[in-house]
Amino acid sequence: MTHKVLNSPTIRRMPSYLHWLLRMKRIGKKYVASAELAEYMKIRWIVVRKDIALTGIPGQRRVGYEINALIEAIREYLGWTNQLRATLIGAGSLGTALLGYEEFHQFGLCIESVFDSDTNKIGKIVRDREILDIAKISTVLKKEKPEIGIICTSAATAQIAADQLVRLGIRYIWNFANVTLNVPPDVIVQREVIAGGFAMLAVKIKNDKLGRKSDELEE
Amino acid sequence: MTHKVLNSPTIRRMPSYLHWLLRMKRIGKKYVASAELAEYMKIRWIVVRKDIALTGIPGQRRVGYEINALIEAIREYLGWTNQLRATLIGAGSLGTALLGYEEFHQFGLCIESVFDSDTNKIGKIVRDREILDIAKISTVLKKEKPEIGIICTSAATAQIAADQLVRLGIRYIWNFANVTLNVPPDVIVQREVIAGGFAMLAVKIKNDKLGRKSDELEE
DNA sequence: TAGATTGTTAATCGATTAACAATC
DNA sequence: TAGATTGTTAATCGATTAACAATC
Repeated sequence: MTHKVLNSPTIRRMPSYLHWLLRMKRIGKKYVASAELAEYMKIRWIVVRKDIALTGIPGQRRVGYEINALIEAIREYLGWTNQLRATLIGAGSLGTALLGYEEFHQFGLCIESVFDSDTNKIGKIVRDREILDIAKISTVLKKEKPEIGIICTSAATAQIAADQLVRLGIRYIWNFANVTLNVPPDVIVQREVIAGGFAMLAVKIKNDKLGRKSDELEE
Repeated sequence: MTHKVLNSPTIRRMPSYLHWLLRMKRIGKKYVASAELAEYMKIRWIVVRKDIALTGIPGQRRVGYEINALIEAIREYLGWTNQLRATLIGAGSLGTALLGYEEFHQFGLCIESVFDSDTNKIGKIVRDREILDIAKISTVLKKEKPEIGIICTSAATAQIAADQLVRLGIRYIWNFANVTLNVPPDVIVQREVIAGGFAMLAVKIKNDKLGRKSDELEE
């Protein structure tokens, strides 16, 4: 057990850089300076430069980094050069939100199919995709098995969904359900914990309030 | 600019510990060992112990940690002892998903009101709450101003929403929109970047594929 | 007692920050 | 040239890991 937890902040920042770069490319810009990315991200420019250095592409002194080259380098770094195909389990509000996330397409993620167990939902269309019956998942996906399974079910049914995905031979799971999944050791799970973000905010708030209190004392 | 980015993994793990502890408490358990939490979280037990040590509560050798005490200590650590009141801007699928997140209540987050600008949505009920007209936000919130504003609008309108919140005097923002918000320096923003999680997964996949390739070579 | 579990201290690792060099 | 920007190296900081002590 006890997987090594890789939590590199650099990796998490990359999509935000990419977002800005794609925007700049769209308006016809050719070069970007690290200070500009830093300003956008509200982080120090040295952080940006260190991150970019990891992608291996050089900049031009006094000019900055070539946007096209940087976009490609980041895509390479993240393994986003080839399209990654995914299936979504759970067409609730969170699943629907993910389907509507347009940038995924540019990021190399293609959500090809959507499954749910709710008979009220099966057959309906969300974001231009028909919700399919989870009971039929193995027949539907047999021909063209996606690499990634995205779990947006309730916590109660997430493990069942994971078992189904694993049985189909899907080895990469992006888990938004609020549970730790039990999977074979060769299956890779990326878990999103929404409450983790709230914990971060709460601690910032706590520190802010303490800081203000001590400010008052100093006055 | 250039806020110090606090990204303590410990803070992000705390809600997951809490989740397990609350579950154990519900089934009547009194003590928990660090190895048990580690097993649940799929991390090393030493990490759990170090995290718990930060909360300041001692365990009992050979027994573990008292669940009630640990729950309180974690709540204290995260500043979740008092209820934090919030308003939600944007009743799309992501906003709806957040409203349905039941654990928030236990975590001290109370989403009191929901606003949207879409006339098709205003007046409708989502998750037992009426969607209010964003144009009326200042009158509605005047009496009882929440501390936190949660932004779940499109990227295009998130800045407008943030400006409105700031004008109302709300200084803590939880931003799910895919933009960097410009706010006065005394306003604290916690931004969630969904694509960041996908970047993590993609890098894990990339490494996994490389590893398998090298396995093949070794054979 | 032996074994299970927490507690403590030191070592390691990785990310951030600082300082200064290089050069277009 | 002077200034803007990247490049490089070292220092610092914080999180993880390891090793062993303490004790119920």
